[in-house]
Amino acid sequence: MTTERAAAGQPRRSHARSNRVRLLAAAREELGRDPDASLDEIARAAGVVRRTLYGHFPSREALIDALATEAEERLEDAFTAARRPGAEPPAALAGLVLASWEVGDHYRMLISLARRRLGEERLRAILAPARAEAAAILDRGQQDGSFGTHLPAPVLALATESVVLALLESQPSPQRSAQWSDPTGAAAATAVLVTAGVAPAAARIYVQAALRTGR
Amino acid sequence: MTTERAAAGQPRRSHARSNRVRLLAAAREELGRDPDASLDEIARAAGVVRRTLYGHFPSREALIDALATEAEERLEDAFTAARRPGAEPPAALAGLVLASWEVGDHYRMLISLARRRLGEERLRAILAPARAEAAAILDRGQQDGSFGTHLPAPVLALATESVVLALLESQPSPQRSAQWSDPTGAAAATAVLVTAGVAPAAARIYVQAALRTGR
DNA sequence: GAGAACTTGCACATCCATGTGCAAATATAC
DNA sequence: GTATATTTGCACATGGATGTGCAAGTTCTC
Repeated sequence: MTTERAAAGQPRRSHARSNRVRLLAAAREELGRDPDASLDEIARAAGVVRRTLYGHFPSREALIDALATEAEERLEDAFTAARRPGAEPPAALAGLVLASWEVGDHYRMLISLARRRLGEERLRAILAPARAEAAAILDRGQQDGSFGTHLPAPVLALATESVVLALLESQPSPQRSAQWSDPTGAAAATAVLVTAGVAPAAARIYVQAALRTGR
Repeated sequence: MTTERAAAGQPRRSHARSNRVRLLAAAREELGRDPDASLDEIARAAGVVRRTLYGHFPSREALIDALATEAEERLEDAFTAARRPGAEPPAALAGLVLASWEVGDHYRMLISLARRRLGEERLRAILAPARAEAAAILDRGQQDGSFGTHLPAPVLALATESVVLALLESQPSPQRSAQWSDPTGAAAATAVLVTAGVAPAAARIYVQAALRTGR
């Protein structure tokens, strides 16, 4: 505590570094369970005293911000890895969903946090590029006839995003027992294509192809 | 305050009755803006002092509960009015969405409240009949071939519900300026049918028909 | 193994929301 | 018009969460 170097991104001692990671993980976990979880609960879940948390993150807001930054980076990584410039719109959209699935699952609690006062725009900013990219693909697909025009492209992007989020939230977790599960995101991707107006049978084929290309 | 009759459902003086209504309306409004809005903010928004709110609702929980009860009744009313036992599944589903649209718009803030500790199951209980009814229709439609089988019926119900909710939230409100609007819910109903696997063109026709039947 | 980084365990101050009590003022129903 | 339901404006108690200070451990790093 005397030398508050820990507040920066990189603590020097290894144990401190791992504590920082565990705090962030615990924050994801606890805030996912309850968006109003106290810092005490989070610290405790990380196997650390509350006072220690303040050594790493000066405030609750700073903690959440660090979480958001983490999610931002992962999402960006996943996207650039999945980007296929020349692909047909349905294939591109399927790839996008598949790529987002894992990281989205990891950080889904941020969505409920986003409804809060603090960080609303911040979180919106994180999702914005994703939605923009989806909207662009959807727009392209509406023009070449592969998607339906029952909704304007930006609204359609909203709808598909919500489907992904809803299916994410229905996934089994430590708290919620499993009714069904979709580890690869294939079902989610199919559902998104269908929502965009692709016939279910065709959608399934696109997703299968994207799955093969992906890994 | 001496005679706490106001805590019951029906205050005796007319002014008190209208205050109760205004408190509930303000609660909808303020909690929609911020799920953590304090009772003070709500009372103030209703043009009343905090102490008065306690005359009508003994606790924050009681207030939210009253709100939930209100929503429950309206939703139930809308549903029974829209129920068409013999209808084809797509027509039935379209009717369901159309019927839910208005009341859903009115009480959409309850959704974010539902993510909270208090009232989670309560709100889930309110939505449950709606989702169950949708799931039944979806199941029926999957069996007669009018819907896709890309997702199991209960999961599909989840997906369609999320689409409705997302489109609801994208509607213009006092806080959010309009990008598009769907006053009748026709676009939402169409989107739901498409999500269920109906081709966009066919979906539009079903919704038009349902709209005509509805009113 | 010595010094620094980090953790711990208190204690403490602060802020904010909730819920209650009471006396005085107001408005309504009859 | 008068009894009374209701509102108001305090004041106060409580509880919980946040954030800080400090002294004494631990443990990593070099």
